[in-house]
Amino acid sequence: MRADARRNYDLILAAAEAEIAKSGADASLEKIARDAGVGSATLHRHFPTRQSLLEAVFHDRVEALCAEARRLATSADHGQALVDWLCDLAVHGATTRGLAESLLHTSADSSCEVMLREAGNDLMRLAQEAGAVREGVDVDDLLTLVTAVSLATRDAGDAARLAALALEGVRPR
Amino acid sequence: MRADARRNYDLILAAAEAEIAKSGADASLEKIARDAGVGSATLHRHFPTRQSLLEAVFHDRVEALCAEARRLATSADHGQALVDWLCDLAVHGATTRGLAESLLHTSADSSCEVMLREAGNDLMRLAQEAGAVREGVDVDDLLTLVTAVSLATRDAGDAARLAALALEGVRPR
DNA sequence: TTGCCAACTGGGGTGACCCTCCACTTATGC
DNA sequence: GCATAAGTGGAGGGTCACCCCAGTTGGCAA
Repeated sequence: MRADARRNYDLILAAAEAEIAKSGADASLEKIARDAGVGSATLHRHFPTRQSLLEAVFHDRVEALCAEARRLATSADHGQALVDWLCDLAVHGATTRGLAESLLHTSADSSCEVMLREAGNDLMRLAQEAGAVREGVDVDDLLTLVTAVSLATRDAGDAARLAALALEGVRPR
Repeated sequence: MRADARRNYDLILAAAEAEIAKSGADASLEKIARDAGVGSATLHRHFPTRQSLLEAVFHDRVEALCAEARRLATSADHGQALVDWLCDLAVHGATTRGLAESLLHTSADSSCEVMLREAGNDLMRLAQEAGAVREGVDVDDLLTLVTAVSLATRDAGDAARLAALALEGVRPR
């Protein structure tokens, strides 16, 4: 990648971060390009789809969430770790504008999706081995549920409360 | 209302129903006007906001859901009635394109929102009297949760399964 | 039946958006 | 330095929501 291309890529990403934080996942791509000081064609070459831009913007945050999952995996109560991580995910999704929408409209080959599913899977396996998860519940169900809660709330407190309520059914009777 | 205005109103509503069923809540208002055979200004006069058009389109369906709530209120197990109705709501929201989005972005004075909250409240009160609802759970939480599940699923089976899972926490320990 | 007028209409304008093409510029390897 | 491939952005086409306003028409009163 040429140095000027790299510079523009970074400028676009920074502008996108600011604009998406302000206006959410359907922020204007033209405004992002304008703020970055590049033409809209340049934005579209670096990020052919809106989704690809969203992925790039949220990549760091998703990585941090995965790191948190690895940290929680070392805790004693694996059932609690799974629920805690999912609640954390709900809160981040609700308060980080655009993140939840981005995760909802994601496709199976998206890197964010893959990273989160793997992190979730690891915690899930541990929790299942500890007998802390009901039969018939899989990790996709839980991620969908948590994404759903994120979508429907804007407030961290609401997200945490609703996620905890929704995840009550995870534990066996 | 003049006869021609009434006729146009009905034409727009019919076109909107078809188009929203095909393209969801963010269907093109211009296409709806075109299909209805009226100018876009006429559509905007009858329905000043997208939300007002969505409300009109989904009014009948919401009314049917409220009727279902009244029917369920006469059943023996009030706790089960509440959960059944909420699952039903989740399935309708997931399978009726645009309904869930419409309910999410609703304001407090929307007629659909008011109708559903009242219906939910009635079932909730009965369930609470029967001791079938955990402390600290209110009807808004449940409606938000169910709307969230609707948003995140497209398939009736998925919606029902996730709603049932999410509502597991409603019952007292 | 006729004529009036308020209610109603829709074409067209404005500004915003997404996305693509293509003539131009520039960084980089030789 | 220079050739050239990589990179650029302005302009333009198509779509959209929304609004203005000159023209039309339904319904009522005389």
